Amino acid sequence: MSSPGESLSSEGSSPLFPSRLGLPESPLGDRTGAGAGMAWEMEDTKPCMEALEHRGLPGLHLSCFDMLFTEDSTWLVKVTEASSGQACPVPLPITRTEPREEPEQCPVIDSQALGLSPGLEGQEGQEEERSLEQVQSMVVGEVLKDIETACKLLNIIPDPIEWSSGNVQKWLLWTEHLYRLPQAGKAFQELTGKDLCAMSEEDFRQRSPQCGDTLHAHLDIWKSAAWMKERCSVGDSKITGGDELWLEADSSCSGQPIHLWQFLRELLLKPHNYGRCIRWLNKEKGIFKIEDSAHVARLWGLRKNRPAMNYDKLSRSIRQYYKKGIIRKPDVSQRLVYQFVHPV
DNA sequence: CAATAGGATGGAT
DNA sequence: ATCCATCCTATTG
Repeated sequence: MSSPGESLSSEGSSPLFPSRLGLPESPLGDRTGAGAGMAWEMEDTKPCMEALEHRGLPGLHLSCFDMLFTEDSTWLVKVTEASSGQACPVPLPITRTEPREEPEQCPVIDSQALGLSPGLEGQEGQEEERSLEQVQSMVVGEVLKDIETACKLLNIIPDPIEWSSGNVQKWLLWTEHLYRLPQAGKAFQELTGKDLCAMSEEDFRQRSPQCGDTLHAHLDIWKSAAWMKERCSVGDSKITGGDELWLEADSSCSGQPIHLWQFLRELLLKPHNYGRCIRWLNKEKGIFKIEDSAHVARLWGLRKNRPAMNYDKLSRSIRQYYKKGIIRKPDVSQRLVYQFVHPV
């Protein structure tokens, strides 16, 4: 009942996402610098890494740091080819983008990593070829998986060409947020996905000299993924590796606004992507811990288009679940630890 | 100081 | 009416 001008501070001023989305809360240093303390998110990638090392791929080097330190997005794997000119025949429009200032901050799929259905030229059956394929499909799988994750989070569809201008903005904010790019959303206002897809790298750079090339490269990845998806579904129904993930990817388009508890479940289902900020302590009992409250709140804000979201507000919403019997505090109450009343 | 608990209010659906 | 988002006060470790 008090005055309507209560909260000039937090919201009233910014109609769109404010310019502080990926800013101060989580210091970049703790991610780029520290080489330890990534225990749980290793789970998914570790086997792959081991496999690679066992085979001792001569020409391929997978930079696991690029993979593991990119926060929510583990899909930006840098694959460098050091060996002979045995280029693999991949017709993808993936462009190479050199990281400018912070090599480890700007992970991009480098080289022909996204190749699917390699020509298999020469049935040499070389071990090397085989490993190359494995790596490629692994990378493709990661890319698809994480695009799917982003789509669910942002509630957009994977194919950029179908995006509305609102979708484009979401994608831009998301990408900027993930890679700590300078804000460039304004430069692409009113553009639809179709417009965006029609733009050259040069066009991108013109609109955003700072990060246009990076954004263009990322869009290329999305375009390629959509192209692959279509190609796979149109052609024979051969399903490989990561493609299965696409087939079950359409569950999010149900229209109903997502509930907070559902959202938390989604994050918990993807420890590979979000294990750093939220994880199970006891999956059977539904006990989970929010490891990075600010980060989880930011993700929730992204999902709901509430740029001013923070943990204070998010936790208030969680507390509303106490009465409803959806979430509660575990028997031994711990900081940032909650429990689903009805574990799956 | 950050987390926790819960009341009040207003907005969206 | 439900589900938050926001704001706030008080308490706690």
